[in-house]
Amino acid sequence: MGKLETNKKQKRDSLLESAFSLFTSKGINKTSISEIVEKSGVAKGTFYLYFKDKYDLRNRLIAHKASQLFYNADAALATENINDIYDEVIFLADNIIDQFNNNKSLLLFISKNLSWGVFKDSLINPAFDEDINFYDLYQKLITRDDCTLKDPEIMVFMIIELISSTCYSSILYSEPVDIETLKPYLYGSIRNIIKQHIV
Amino acid sequence: MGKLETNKKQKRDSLLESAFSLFTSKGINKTSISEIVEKSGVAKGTFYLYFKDKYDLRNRLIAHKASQLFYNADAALATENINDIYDEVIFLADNIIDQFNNNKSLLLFISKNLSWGVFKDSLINPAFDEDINFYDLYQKLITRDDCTLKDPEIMVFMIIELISSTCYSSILYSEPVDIETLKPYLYGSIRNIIKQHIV
Amino acid sequence: MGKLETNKKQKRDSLLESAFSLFTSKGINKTSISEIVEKSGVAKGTFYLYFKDKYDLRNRLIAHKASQLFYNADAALATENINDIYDEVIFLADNIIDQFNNNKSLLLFISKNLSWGVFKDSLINPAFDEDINFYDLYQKLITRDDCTLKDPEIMVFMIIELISSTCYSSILYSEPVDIETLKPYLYGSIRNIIKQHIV
Amino acid sequence: MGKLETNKKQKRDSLLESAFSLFTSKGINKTSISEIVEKSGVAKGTFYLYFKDKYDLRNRLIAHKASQLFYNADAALATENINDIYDEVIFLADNIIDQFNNNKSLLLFISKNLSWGVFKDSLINPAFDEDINFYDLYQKLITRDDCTLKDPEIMVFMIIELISSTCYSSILYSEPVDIETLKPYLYGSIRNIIKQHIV
DNA sequence: TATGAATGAGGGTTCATTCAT
DNA sequence: CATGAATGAACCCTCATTCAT
Repeated sequence: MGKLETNKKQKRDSLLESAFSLFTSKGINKTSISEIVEKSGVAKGTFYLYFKDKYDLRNRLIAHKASQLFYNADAALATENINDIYDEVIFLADNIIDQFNNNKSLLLFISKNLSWGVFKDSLINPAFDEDINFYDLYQKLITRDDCTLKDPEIMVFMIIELISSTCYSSILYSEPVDIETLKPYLYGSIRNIIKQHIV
Repeated sequence: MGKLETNKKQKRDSLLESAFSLFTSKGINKTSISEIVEKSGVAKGTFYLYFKDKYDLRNRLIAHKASQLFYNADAALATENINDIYDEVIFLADNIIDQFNNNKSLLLFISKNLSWGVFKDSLINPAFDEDINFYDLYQKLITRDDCTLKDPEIMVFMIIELISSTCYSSILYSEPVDIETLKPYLYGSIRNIIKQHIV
Repeated sequence: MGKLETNKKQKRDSLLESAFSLFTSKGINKTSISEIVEKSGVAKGTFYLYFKDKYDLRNRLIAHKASQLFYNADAALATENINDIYDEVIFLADNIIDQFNNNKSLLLFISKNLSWGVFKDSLINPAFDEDINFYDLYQKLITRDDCTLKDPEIMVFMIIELISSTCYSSILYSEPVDIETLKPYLYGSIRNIIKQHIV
Repeated sequence: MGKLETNKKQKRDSLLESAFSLFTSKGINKTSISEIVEKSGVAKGTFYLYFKDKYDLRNRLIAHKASQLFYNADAALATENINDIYDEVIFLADNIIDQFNNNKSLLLFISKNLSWGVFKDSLINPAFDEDINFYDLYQKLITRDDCTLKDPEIMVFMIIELISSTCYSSILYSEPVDIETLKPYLYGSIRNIIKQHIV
């Protein structure tokens, strides 16, 4: 990679990180482009060389962060020797919940912005070259030797929505209970959801 | 109620309905107070006689609309002769989903804004005098003769989050499937969640 | 007229005059709204209470200034005892040329912006309440007792275009000759144009 | 001409043609240098190797296009056997009007920008090496064997201003009438203008 | 109470110009 | 000669809020 291209990537990443920091601390709508570029140390016009507007940046950021989230969970799963679908899903869920717990601004950002449509898009169409195509991971999870899944997409959909919506309240505000208290019930529900889809 | 007070209530309600219409059609952030007052046919200064700012109006609106939602569901339940907790919850869920299905802008508005914290607040502290205190309904639901519930608040929490997050995608975008296809799985999951909490 | 309305008219007129001054001294495109409001001593937002944008202001200004121009010429004609069409038209032309000669920024502004379409519009649809509808003047000029005119609109069109385009160069830059030198030829041409249209 | 110089000329001509196309379709002020270079397929910095700024380009373009206009008309006249000054001028006028009629963006561009001062400059000082010095054509036209002209420059001035201002409205907007309807009157007026200058 | 003209800070965006490559 | 990423001043316009009526 040439010097110029490295420089460009640095600028873009700097804008992304500055924006993420501001979006999570004061919200997207209250964050101005002036603030983003100031925090990044680039000129205002430079912003428009990399992003169409604030919402373009946000969409790319969601996809980017969601991509990282699943990449980390999948990488951790690969180091374990788990083959049972229940244990696999719970492992991934637990890993992702831990990531959220350790990075509350990430949770704040993802929960408020990630819809199922955006999720599918971001996993299949990487936001940046360095992001990974997650279609394979998804296929591997639902195409199984040990059992046959009925409507696997509905299953994944329900699990993801349940996790992201309950974690938001539980991790960020301990409402109605903190995440450790919630986990047994949450994982119980997840196991029940999976059970519904095994033929 | 005197003529003057009726007039005041009309103005306030007009502002609420205009705002709801604009919020759901173009989003809160893109809706200006100018537009709200213009649609309401009142002067700009009048807005500030009733609400502190746009977000004050929004919060009252969420509580108001959520209150109506549960009021309708509870009223419908009262006409039925159901005593089993599973059937009661499913009946309420189904009624609320139908209300969402018939009023997509309500769904759009509630889902994007209703968190567990706001939910509890809005049911217990009515936004307006005419709204009903739902604490009693809630107590009636979880304090039962026929069974004992363990951690009932967690149960209600999980059910509400699961419904509101899955309905958003399914009803508004038919993603990953339309609501009728989703219902059997959703209601199955709700029954399993309840089962976890019955001692 | 109430105090408030007087105040509003003052603000609008102030903006018009400030804009006219700036438009004629440095051109419309190089004049910013910031400059106009600064010169007027009103706030930036106030501009948008009276005009849609800079070009809306310009169009109203053209119509307004053209209206004044013809109003003056017609008023002067009324004090004379002229009935011959040749003498009438030459009198009006001469009066208008004198106005241009005494107010070069008016000439600069009108010539660069007044097309036949705008002319007709501005005379028939006044820009402001106080402007006069000139349709009657126009009718009076072309509907005559003493002669019948063939295609009178073409005649007026050619005379106006000839005057406005030649005056621009002659009065402002004395190119190819100054206006006094040009006048005999110009009026000769105007008389010839009229002659063509008399049946 | 070396290969390098040919390449340079191609770049410059490409910029000129792109600019002309953009100027006539969306106006000079709304056309940015970015758009010109993008349409030309050259880099932004390259623009400044050929022109000082947008207005430098425009001025050269006016002179260039006006030069072509008169060159074409004169070339056509040379193929005819006309010696009478009336017929010569009308022939040139008619040819130029036809060029305008067939190339409305040319008319739009020339009319809005061509003043008598620019006209004289552009005919006498060619914008580009390949443009022709029209001083000779002008001299040939006004220095005649068959008659003596009084103030020939005023004559040419009035004719050119009359044609360019009336054609603008008539050809582009058919206001007040289309060009074919206007022609008899226009040519009649031109003949009368000439007649005034013949001693 | 109710009005709506006025405010002016601050938003997003554009763009001519530069200069290291 | 040619490039195009970077700049940052300056643009237009919006809008929540105030206050004299």
